[in-house]
Amino acid sequence: MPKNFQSPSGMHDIFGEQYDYFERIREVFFKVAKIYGFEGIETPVMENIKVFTRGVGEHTDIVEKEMYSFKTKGGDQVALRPEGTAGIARSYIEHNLYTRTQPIKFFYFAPFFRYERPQAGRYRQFWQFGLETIGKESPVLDAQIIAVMYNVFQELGIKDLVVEINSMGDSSCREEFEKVLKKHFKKENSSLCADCKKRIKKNPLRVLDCKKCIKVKESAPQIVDYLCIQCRDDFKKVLEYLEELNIPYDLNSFLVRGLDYYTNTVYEFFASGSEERLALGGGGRYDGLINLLGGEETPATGAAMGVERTILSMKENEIKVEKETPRVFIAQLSDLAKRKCLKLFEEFRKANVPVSESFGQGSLKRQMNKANKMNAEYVLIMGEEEAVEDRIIIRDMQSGQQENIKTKEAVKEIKKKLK
RNA sequence: GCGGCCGUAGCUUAAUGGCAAAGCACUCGGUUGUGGUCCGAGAUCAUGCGGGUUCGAGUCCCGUCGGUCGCCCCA
Repeated sequence: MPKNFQSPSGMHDIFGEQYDYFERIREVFFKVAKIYGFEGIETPVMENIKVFTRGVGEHTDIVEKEMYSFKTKGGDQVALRPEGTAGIARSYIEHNLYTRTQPIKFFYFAPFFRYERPQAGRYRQFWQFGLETIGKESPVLDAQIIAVMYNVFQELGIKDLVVEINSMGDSSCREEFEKVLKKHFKKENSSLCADCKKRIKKNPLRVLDCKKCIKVKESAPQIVDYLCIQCRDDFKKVLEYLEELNIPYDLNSFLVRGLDYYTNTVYEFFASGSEERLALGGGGRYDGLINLLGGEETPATGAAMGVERTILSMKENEIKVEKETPRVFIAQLSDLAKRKCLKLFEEFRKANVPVSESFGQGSLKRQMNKANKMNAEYVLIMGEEEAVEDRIIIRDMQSGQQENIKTKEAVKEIKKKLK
Protein backbone atom coordinates (compact mmCIF):
# COMPACT_ATOMS: atom_id res chain seq x y z
CA MET A 1 0.00 0.00 0.00
CA PRO A 2 1.61 3.25 -1.05
CA LYS A 3 1.86 6.01 1.54
CA ASN A 4 0.67 8.67 -0.86
CA PHE A 5 -1.81 8.19 -3.63
CA GLN A 6 -1.62 10.46 -6.62
CA SER A 7 -4.32 10.95 -9.17
CA PRO A 8 -3.78 8.83 -12.29
CA SER A 9 -1.44 10.22 -14.89
CA GLY A 10 -3.03 12.92 -16.97
CA MET A 11 -6.08 13.15 -14.71
CA HIS A 12 -6.64 15.88 -12.18
CA ASP A 13 -8.88 17.14 -9.42
CA ILE A 14 -10.90 20.25 -10.12
CA PHE A 15 -11.56 22.53 -7.15
CA GLY A 16 -10.95 26.04 -5.90
CA GLU A 17 -9.97 28.55 -8.55
CA GLN A 18 -9.97 25.87 -11.25
CA TYR A 19 -13.55 24.98 -10.39
CA ASP A 20 -14.56 28.63 -10.58
CA TYR A 21 -13.27 28.76 -14.15
CA PHE A 22 -15.14 25.55 -15.00
CA GLU A 23 -18.34 26.91 -13.54
CA ARG A 24 -18.00 30.20 -15.40
CA ILE A 25 -17.41 28.54 -18.76
CA ARG A 26 -20.29 26.13 -18.24
CA GLU A 27 -22.67 28.92 -17.25
CA VAL A 28 -21.81 31.14 -20.19
CA PHE A 29 -21.90 28.26 -22.65
CA PHE A 30 -25.26 26.92 -21.44
CA LYS A 31 -26.77 30.38 -21.47
CA VAL A 32 -25.65 31.23 -25.00
CA ALA A 33 -26.45 27.77 -26.42
CA LYS A 34 -30.00 27.93 -25.03
CA ILE A 35 -30.57 31.32 -26.64
CA TYR A 36 -29.80 29.69 -29.99
CA GLY A 37 -32.29 26.93 -29.31
CA PHE A 38 -29.98 24.10 -28.28
CA GLU A 39 -31.04 21.64 -25.60
CA GLY A 40 -28.89 19.67 -23.21
CA ILE A 41 -27.86 16.05 -23.54
CA GLU A 42 -25.81 13.70 -21.37
CA THR A 43 -24.70 10.40 -22.81
CA PRO A 44 -22.83 7.58 -21.02
CA VAL A 45 -19.08 7.96 -20.55
CA MET A 46 -18.65 4.62 -22.29
CA GLU A 47 -20.14 3.10 -25.40
CA ASN A 48 -19.89 -0.12 -27.32
CA ILE A 49 -16.46 0.13 -28.89
CA LYS A 50 -17.92 -0.10 -32.38
CA VAL A 51 -19.62 3.26 -31.96
CA PHE A 52 -16.12 4.74 -32.08
CA THR A 53 -14.32 2.36 -34.42
CA ARG A 54 -17.03 2.83 -37.01
CA GLY A 55 -17.92 6.42 -36.23
CA VAL A 56 -14.57 8.07 -35.55
CA GLY A 57 -12.69 5.75 -37.91
CA GLU A 58 -10.72 2.55 -37.49
CA HIS A 59 -7.46 4.07 -38.72
CA THR A 60 -7.51 7.32 -36.79
CA ASP A 61 -4.93 7.76 -34.04
CA ILE A 62 -7.71 8.34 -31.56
CA VAL A 63 -9.10 4.88 -32.11
CA GLU A 64 -5.87 3.05 -32.89
CA LYS A 65 -3.69 4.30 -30.08
CA GLU A 66 -5.58 6.49 -27.66
CA MET A 67 -8.78 4.75 -26.63
CA TYR A 68 -9.39 3.30 -23.19
CA SER A 69 -11.13 0.06 -24.09
CA PHE A 70 -11.89 -3.09 -22.16
CA LYS A 71 -14.20 -6.05 -21.89
CA THR A 72 -16.92 -5.94 -19.22
CA LYS A 73 -17.66 -8.88 -16.93
CA GLY A 74 -20.55 -9.70 -19.21
CA GLY A 75 -18.21 -9.84 -22.19
CA ASP A 76 -19.15 -6.58 -23.93
CA GLN A 77 -16.35 -4.67 -25.64
CA VAL A 78 -16.68 -1.07 -24.47
CA ALA A 79 -14.56 2.07 -24.62
CA LEU A 80 -14.46 5.30 -22.64
CA ARG A 81 -15.58 7.99 -25.03
CA PRO A 82 -12.67 9.80 -26.72
CA GLU A 83 -15.02 12.45 -28.13
CA GLY A 84 -18.68 13.42 -28.00
CA THR A 85 -20.18 13.29 -31.44
CA ALA A 86 -20.32 9.54 -32.04
CA GLY A 87 -22.24 8.89 -28.81
CA ILE A 88 -24.77 11.59 -29.61
CA ALA A 89 -25.21 10.19 -33.12
CA ARG A 90 -25.84 6.77 -31.56
CA SER A 91 -28.42 8.34 -29.27
CA TYR A 92 -30.13 10.07 -32.21
CA ILE A 93 -30.49 6.75 -34.01
CA GLU A 94 -31.47 4.74 -30.93
CA HIS A 95 -34.31 7.08 -29.94
CA ASN A 96 -35.56 7.67 -33.49
CA LEU A 97 -35.05 11.38 -33.08
CA TYR A 98 -35.68 11.87 -36.80
CA THR A 99 -39.38 11.64 -35.85
CA ARG A 100 -39.10 15.02 -34.14
CA THR A 101 -39.03 18.35 -35.92
CA GLN A 102 -35.63 18.62 -37.56
CA PRO A 103 -32.99 19.68 -36.90
CA ILE A 104 -32.28 18.40 -33.41
CA LYS A 105 -29.90 20.75 -31.63
CA PHE A 106 -27.91 19.47 -28.65
CA PHE A 107 -25.32 20.96 -26.31
CA TYR A 108 -23.09 19.13 -23.84
CA PHE A 109 -20.37 19.83 -21.30
CA ALA A 110 -18.66 16.59 -20.35
CA PRO A 111 -15.44 14.66 -19.69
CA PHE A 112 -13.66 12.61 -22.37
CA PHE A 113 -10.78 10.16 -22.27
CA ARG A 114 -7.74 9.62 -24.43
CA TYR A 115 -4.67 7.62 -23.53
CA GLU A 116 -1.94 10.05 -24.56
CA ARG A 117 1.24 11.44 -23.09
CA PRO A 118 0.00 14.30 -20.91
CA GLN A 119 1.21 17.85 -21.36
CA ALA A 120 -0.01 21.33 -20.56
CA GLY A 121 -3.47 21.63 -22.10
CA ARG A 122 -3.55 17.93 -22.85
CA TYR A 123 -4.95 15.43 -20.40
CA ARG A 124 -6.13 11.85 -20.36
CA GLN A 125 -9.40 12.93 -18.86
CA PHE A 126 -10.33 16.28 -20.31
CA TRP A 127 -13.53 18.28 -20.64
CA GLN A 128 -15.20 19.58 -23.73
CA PHE A 129 -18.23 21.67 -24.40
CA GLY A 130 -19.86 21.04 -27.70
CA LEU A 131 -22.84 21.46 -30.01
CA GLU A 132 -24.47 19.17 -32.54
CA THR A 133 -27.15 20.03 -35.08
CA ILE A 134 -28.57 16.91 -36.67
CA GLY A 135 -31.17 16.35 -39.37
CA LYS A 136 -31.03 19.37 -41.68
CA GLU A 137 -28.54 20.28 -44.31
CA SER A 138 -27.96 23.98 -44.55
CA PRO A 139 -24.80 26.06 -44.43
CA VAL A 140 -26.54 28.45 -42.07
CA LEU A 141 -26.43 25.73 -39.44
CA ASP A 142 -22.64 25.48 -39.73
CA ALA A 143 -22.38 29.24 -39.43
CA GLN A 144 -24.71 29.22 -36.45
CA ILE A 145 -22.53 26.77 -34.54
CA ILE A 146 -19.45 28.86 -35.24
CA ALA A 147 -21.40 31.91 -34.08
CA VAL A 148 -22.43 30.29 -30.79
CA MET A 149 -18.85 29.31 -30.00
CA TYR A 150 -17.55 32.68 -31.08
CA ASN A 151 -20.02 34.45 -28.83
CA VAL A 152 -19.25 32.20 -25.88
CA PHE A 153 -15.60 33.24 -26.14
CA GLN A 154 -16.51 36.88 -26.57
CA GLU A 155 -18.53 36.70 -23.39
CA LEU A 156 -15.74 34.90 -21.55
CA GLY A 157 -13.41 37.75 -22.48
CA ILE A 158 -11.36 36.02 -25.20
CA LYS A 159 -11.92 38.64 -27.86
CA ASP A 160 -9.23 37.85 -30.39
CA LEU A 161 -10.54 34.49 -31.49
CA VAL A 162 -9.77 33.44 -35.05
CA VAL A 163 -11.62 30.76 -36.97
CA GLU A 164 -9.53 28.83 -39.46
CA ILE A 165 -11.79 27.25 -42.02
CA ASN A 166 -11.68 24.90 -44.97
CA SER A 167 -13.92 22.53 -46.88
CA MET A 168 -13.20 18.83 -47.30
CA GLY A 169 -15.92 18.30 -49.89
CA ASP A 170 -18.42 15.48 -49.90
CA SER A 171 -17.44 11.86 -50.48
CA SER A 172 -17.37 12.17 -54.27
CA CYS A 173 -15.35 15.35 -54.73
CA ARG A 174 -13.08 14.32 -51.88
CA GLU A 175 -12.34 11.05 -53.67
CA GLU A 176 -11.48 12.97 -56.77
CA PHE A 177 -9.19 15.29 -54.84
CA GLU A 178 -7.47 12.44 -53.01
CA LYS A 179 -6.52 10.90 -56.36
CA VAL A 180 -4.95 14.14 -57.54
CA LEU A 181 -3.24 14.59 -54.21
CA LYS A 182 -1.79 11.09 -54.28
CA LYS A 183 -0.38 11.68 -57.71
CA HIS A 184 1.24 14.90 -56.58
CA PHE A 185 2.77 13.39 -53.45
CA LYS A 186 4.07 10.36 -55.31
CA LYS A 187 5.98 12.70 -57.57
CA GLU A 188 7.43 14.41 -54.50
CA ASN A 189 7.87 11.18 -52.58
CA SER A 190 11.59 11.66 -51.95
CA SER A 191 11.08 14.90 -50.04
CA LEU A 192 8.31 13.58 -47.78
CA CYS A 193 8.95 12.55 -44.17
CA ALA A 194 8.73 8.89 -43.20
CA ASP A 195 5.30 9.25 -41.63
CA CYS A 196 3.89 10.97 -44.67
CA LYS A 197 5.18 8.27 -46.99
CA LYS A 198 2.85 5.95 -45.11
CA ARG A 199 0.08 8.49 -45.03
CA ILE A 200 -0.10 8.72 -48.81
CA LYS A 201 -1.62 5.28 -48.99
CA LYS A 202 -4.02 5.33 -46.06
CA ASN A 203 -5.00 8.98 -45.78
CA PRO A 204 -3.25 11.41 -48.14
CA LEU A 205 -5.24 14.35 -46.73
CA ARG A 206 -3.34 14.10 -43.48
CA VAL A 207 -0.09 14.98 -45.25
CA LEU A 208 -1.54 18.48 -45.56
CA ASP A 209 -1.56 18.60 -41.77
CA CYS A 210 2.11 17.61 -41.39
CA LYS A 211 4.43 20.16 -39.84
CA LYS A 212 7.56 18.75 -41.45
CA CYS A 213 6.49 18.53 -45.07
CA ILE A 214 5.73 22.21 -45.47
CA LYS A 215 7.44 22.65 -48.84
CA VAL A 216 5.68 19.70 -50.45
CA LYS A 217 2.40 20.94 -49.07
CA GLU A 218 2.75 24.40 -50.53
CA SER A 219 2.98 23.19 -54.07
CA ALA A 220 0.13 20.71 -53.55
CA PRO A 221 -3.22 21.15 -55.25
CA GLN A 222 -5.90 22.81 -53.12
CA ILE A 223 -9.16 21.13 -52.35
CA VAL A 224 -11.26 24.22 -52.96
CA ASP A 225 -10.33 23.92 -56.63
CA TYR A 226 -11.74 20.41 -56.78
CA LEU A 227 -15.05 20.91 -55.01
CA CYS A 228 -18.20 20.11 -56.97
CA ILE A 229 -20.59 22.96 -57.63
CA GLN A 230 -22.82 21.96 -54.76
CA CYS A 231 -19.98 21.78 -52.22
CA ARG A 232 -18.38 24.99 -53.42
CA ASP A 233 -21.65 26.83 -53.18
CA ASP A 234 -22.26 25.40 -49.72
CA PHE A 235 -18.83 26.50 -48.49
CA LYS A 236 -19.22 29.96 -50.01
CA LYS A 237 -22.47 30.42 -48.17
CA VAL A 238 -20.92 29.53 -44.82
CA LEU A 239 -18.27 32.18 -45.41
CA GLU A 240 -20.89 34.73 -46.43
CA TYR A 241 -22.87 34.10 -43.26
CA LEU A 242 -19.74 34.55 -41.18
CA GLU A 243 -19.07 37.85 -42.89
CA GLU A 244 -22.65 38.86 -42.21
CA LEU A 245 -22.09 38.10 -38.51
CA ASN A 246 -18.71 39.90 -38.43
CA ILE A 247 -16.90 36.77 -37.39
CA PRO A 248 -13.26 36.90 -38.51
CA TYR A 249 -11.98 33.82 -40.34
CA ASP A 250 -8.86 32.69 -42.16
CA LEU A 251 -9.05 30.30 -45.07
CA ASN A 252 -6.63 27.46 -44.43
CA SER A 253 -6.38 24.99 -47.26
CA PHE A 254 -4.20 22.72 -45.12
CA LEU A 255 -6.80 22.30 -42.41
CA VAL A 256 -7.80 18.64 -42.29
CA ARG A 257 -9.41 17.24 -39.22
CA GLY A 258 -8.26 13.95 -37.78
CA LEU A 259 -11.60 12.22 -37.53
CA ASP A 260 -12.98 10.26 -40.45
CA TYR A 261 -16.54 11.47 -40.20
CA TYR A 262 -16.00 15.05 -41.33
CA THR A 263 -17.29 16.31 -44.69
CA ASN A 264 -17.55 19.74 -46.27
CA THR A 265 -16.99 22.66 -43.92
CA VAL A 266 -14.38 22.10 -41.18
CA TYR A 267 -12.79 24.65 -38.86
CA GLU A 268 -10.64 25.15 -35.79
CA PHE A 269 -10.58 27.98 -33.28
CA PHE A 270 -7.40 29.71 -32.16
CA ALA A 271 -6.80 32.54 -29.74
CA SER A 272 -4.57 34.75 -31.84
CA GLY A 273 -2.89 36.18 -28.76
CA SER A 274 -1.22 32.93 -27.82
CA GLU A 275 2.00 32.04 -29.57
CA GLU A 276 1.51 28.31 -29.43
CA ARG A 277 -0.76 26.80 -32.00
CA LEU A 278 -2.90 25.07 -29.48
CA ALA A 279 -6.39 24.82 -30.90
CA LEU A 280 -9.14 25.75 -28.49
CA GLY A 281 -11.46 23.51 -30.41
CA GLY A 282 -12.88 22.67 -33.76
CA GLY A 283 -15.72 21.21 -35.66
CA GLY A 284 -17.37 20.64 -38.96
CA ARG A 285 -20.02 18.90 -40.95
CA TYR A 286 -20.36 15.13 -40.68
CA ASP A 287 -23.05 14.06 -43.09
CA GLY A 288 -21.84 10.47 -43.25
CA LEU A 289 -21.73 9.60 -39.56
CA ILE A 290 -25.34 8.65 -38.79
CA ASN A 291 -25.34 6.31 -41.75
CA LEU A 292 -22.02 4.77 -40.70
CA LEU A 293 -23.62 3.92 -37.36
CA GLY A 294 -26.60 2.22 -38.96
CA GLY A 295 -29.06 5.09 -39.31
CA GLU A 296 -30.53 6.69 -42.39
CA GLU A 297 -28.42 9.11 -44.43
CA THR A 298 -28.68 12.19 -42.18
CA PRO A 299 -26.94 15.57 -42.49
CA ALA A 300 -25.30 16.89 -39.33
CA THR A 301 -22.81 19.46 -38.10
CA GLY A 302 -21.11 20.18 -34.79
CA ALA A 303 -18.19 21.59 -32.87
CA ALA A 304 -16.40 20.96 -29.58
CA MET A 305 -14.09 23.13 -27.49
CA GLY A 306 -11.56 22.10 -24.84
CA VAL A 307 -12.44 23.42 -21.39
CA GLU A 308 -8.91 23.16 -19.96
CA ARG A 309 -7.52 24.94 -23.02
CA THR A 310 -10.13 27.63 -22.70
CA ILE A 311 -9.00 28.16 -19.11
CA LEU A 312 -5.35 28.34 -20.21
CA SER A 313 -6.32 30.95 -22.74
CA MET A 314 -8.35 32.92 -20.18
CA LYS A 315 -5.37 32.94 -17.85
CA GLU A 316 -3.03 34.03 -20.66
CA ASN A 317 -5.39 36.90 -21.30
CA GLU A 318 -5.43 37.64 -17.56
CA ILE A 319 -9.15 37.07 -17.33
CA LYS A 320 -10.12 36.55 -13.71
CA VAL A 321 -13.29 34.85 -12.55
CA GLU A 322 -14.93 36.74 -9.74
CA LYS A 323 -16.82 34.55 -7.36
CA GLU A 324 -20.04 36.08 -6.17
CA THR A 325 -20.32 35.87 -2.42
CA PRO A 326 -23.24 36.97 -0.25
CA ARG A 327 -23.12 40.54 0.97
CA VAL A 328 -24.44 39.55 4.41
CA PHE A 329 -22.88 37.35 7.08
CA ILE A 330 -24.46 35.90 10.21
CA ALA A 331 -22.25 35.58 13.28
CA GLN A 332 -23.36 33.92 16.49
CA LEU A 333 -22.13 33.34 19.98
CA SER A 334 -23.54 30.91 22.57
CA ASP A 335 -25.66 27.86 22.02
CA LEU A 336 -28.99 29.67 22.18
CA ALA A 337 -27.85 32.24 19.62
CA LYS A 338 -26.61 29.51 17.33
CA ARG A 339 -30.01 27.87 17.36
CA LYS A 340 -31.81 31.11 16.65
CA CYS A 341 -29.34 31.98 13.89
CA LEU A 342 -29.86 28.62 12.22
CA LYS A 343 -33.51 29.52 12.02
CA LEU A 344 -32.79 33.04 10.87
CA PHE A 345 -30.57 31.65 8.13
CA GLU A 346 -33.54 29.64 6.86
CA GLU A 347 -35.67 32.77 6.79
CA PHE A 348 -33.12 34.53 4.63
CA ARG A 349 -32.99 31.56 2.33
CA LYS A 350 -36.78 31.54 1.97
CA ALA A 351 -36.71 35.27 1.24
CA ASN A 352 -34.06 34.62 -1.45
CA VAL A 353 -31.48 36.76 0.24
CA PRO A 354 -28.12 34.98 0.12
CA VAL A 355 -26.22 35.11 3.39
CA SER A 356 -23.14 33.26 4.53
CA GLU A 357 -22.25 31.92 7.92
CA SER A 358 -19.61 30.05 9.81
CA PHE A 359 -21.64 28.16 12.39
CA GLY A 360 -18.79 25.75 12.90
CA GLN A 361 -16.52 28.54 14.06
CA GLY A 362 -16.34 29.16 17.81
CA SER A 363 -15.01 32.62 18.45
CA LEU A 364 -16.66 35.78 17.27
CA LYS A 365 -13.25 37.02 16.22
CA ARG A 366 -12.88 34.17 13.74
CA GLN A 367 -16.32 34.75 12.38
CA MET A 368 -15.69 38.45 11.89
CA ASN A 369 -12.43 37.56 10.22
CA LYS A 370 -14.20 35.29 7.81
CA ALA A 371 -16.92 37.86 7.12
CA ASN A 372 -14.19 40.32 6.27
CA LYS A 373 -12.46 37.93 3.93
CA MET A 374 -15.73 37.33 2.12
CA ASN A 375 -16.15 41.08 1.70
CA ALA A 376 -19.45 41.08 3.56
CA GLU A 377 -21.05 44.50 3.69
CA TYR A 378 -23.17 43.74 6.72
CA VAL A 379 -22.70 41.33 9.58
CA LEU A 380 -25.59 40.26 11.77
CA ILE A 381 -24.28 39.50 15.24
CA MET A 382 -26.24 37.61 17.88
CA GLY A 383 -24.69 36.93 21.28
CA GLU A 384 -26.31 35.38 24.32
CA GLU A 385 -27.77 38.67 25.51
CA GLU A 386 -29.38 39.44 22.13
CA ALA A 387 -30.65 35.88 21.80
CA VAL A 388 -32.49 36.13 25.11
CA GLU A 389 -34.00 39.48 24.20
CA ASP A 390 -34.80 38.50 20.58
CA ARG A 391 -32.53 41.20 19.26
CA ILE A 392 -29.72 41.15 16.72
CA ILE A 393 -26.96 43.61 15.89
CA ILE A 394 -26.41 44.86 12.35
CA ARG A 395 -22.86 45.96 11.77
CA ASP A 396 -21.94 48.04 8.76
CA MET A 397 -18.50 46.67 7.94
CA GLN A 398 -17.32 49.74 6.12
CA SER A 399 -18.21 52.37 8.71
CA GLY A 400 -18.08 50.09 11.72
CA GLN A 401 -21.41 51.44 12.93
CA GLN A 402 -23.78 49.06 14.65
CA GLU A 403 -27.46 49.16 15.47
CA ASN A 404 -29.84 46.93 17.37
CA ILE A 405 -32.98 45.57 15.77
CA LYS A 406 -35.56 42.93 16.59
CA THR A 407 -34.64 39.54 15.20
CA LYS A 408 -37.88 39.18 13.30
CA GLU A 409 -37.17 42.48 11.50
CA ALA A 410 -33.76 41.29 10.33
CA VAL A 411 -34.73 40.06 6.87
CA LYS A 412 -36.73 43.20 6.15
CA GLU A 413 -33.99 45.51 7.44
CA ILE A 414 -31.28 43.80 5.42
CA LYS A 415 -33.37 43.87 2.27
CA LYS A 416 -33.79 47.60 2.74
CA LYS A 417 -30.06 48.15 3.24
CA LEU A 418 -28.99 46.05 0.28
CA LYS A 419 -30.93 48.11 -2.22
C1' G B 1 5.16 5.11 -28.03
C1' C B 2 10.34 8.05 -28.17
C1' G B 3 13.80 12.09 -26.10
C1' G B 4 15.12 16.54 -22.55
C1' C B 5 14.20 18.96 -17.77
C1' C B 6 11.86 18.96 -12.84
C1' G B 7 9.77 16.86 -7.87
C1' U B 8 11.71 19.98 -0.12
C1' A B 9 5.39 21.89 4.73
C1' G B 10 -1.30 23.80 2.06
C1' C B 11 1.55 27.63 -1.37
C1' U B 12 6.31 30.16 -2.95
C1' U B 13 11.18 29.20 -2.30
C1' A B 14 16.34 28.20 0.90
C1' A B 15 20.05 24.49 2.43
C1' U B 16 29.69 23.23 -0.91
C1' G B 17 27.71 15.49 0.38
C1' G B 18 27.61 17.43 7.10
C1' C B 19 21.83 19.81 12.78
C1' A B 20 16.14 20.28 6.90
C1' A B 21 15.20 26.61 6.98
C1' A B 22 12.15 31.11 5.81
C1' G B 23 7.97 33.94 4.05
C1' C B 24 2.80 33.55 3.03
C1' A B 25 -1.46 30.77 4.56
C1' C B 26 -3.50 28.15 8.97
C1' U B 27 -4.71 27.71 14.59
C1' C B 28 -4.52 30.12 19.34
C1' G B 29 -3.54 34.40 22.40
C1' G B 30 -2.86 39.91 23.28
C1' U B 31 -9.12 41.99 23.21
C1' U B 32 -13.80 36.64 29.13
C1' G B 33 -18.54 39.47 22.72
C1' U B 34 -16.34 42.43 17.09
C1' G B 35 -12.86 42.08 10.96
C1' G B 36 -8.99 44.57 8.02
C1' U B 37 -3.24 46.72 10.73
C1' C B 38 0.10 45.32 14.66
C1' C B 39 2.58 42.03 18.41
C1' G B 40 3.37 37.09 20.51
C1' A B 41 2.99 31.82 20.49
C1' G B 42 1.76 27.18 18.12
C1' A B 43 0.93 23.42 14.65
C1' U B 44 1.92 20.25 9.99
C1' C B 45 4.59 12.57 10.54
C1' A B 46 7.89 18.29 4.40
C1' U B 47 12.83 16.16 0.83
C1' G B 48 7.08 11.79 -4.48
C1' C B 49 8.13 6.34 -3.83
C1' G B 50 11.85 2.08 -3.78
C1' G B 51 16.76 0.64 -3.94
C1' G B 52 22.22 1.73 -4.28
C1' U B 53 27.11 4.46 -3.37
C1' U B 54 29.00 6.84 1.28
C1' C B 55 31.16 7.34 8.09
C1' G B 56 27.11 10.61 6.40
C1' A B 57 22.37 11.71 0.64
C1' G B 58 17.36 16.86 -0.24
C1' U B 59 22.14 16.96 -2.92
C1' C B 60 25.53 11.52 -6.50
C1' C B 61 23.73 6.67 -9.22
C1' C B 62 19.65 3.16 -10.80
C1' G B 63 14.55 2.17 -11.03
C1' U B 64 9.61 3.83 -10.52
C1' C B 65 5.41 7.30 -10.03
C1' G B 66 3.87 12.22 -11.13
C1' G B 67 4.57 16.92 -13.63
C1' U B 68 6.56 19.69 -17.69
C1' C B 69 8.69 20.62 -22.66
C1' G B 70 9.62 18.63 -27.64
C1' C B 71 8.22 14.58 -31.31
C1' C B 72 3.59 12.14 -32.62
C1' C B 73 -1.34 13.53 -32.39
C1' C B 74 -5.16 16.48 -30.79
C1' A B 75 -9.39 19.57 -27.33
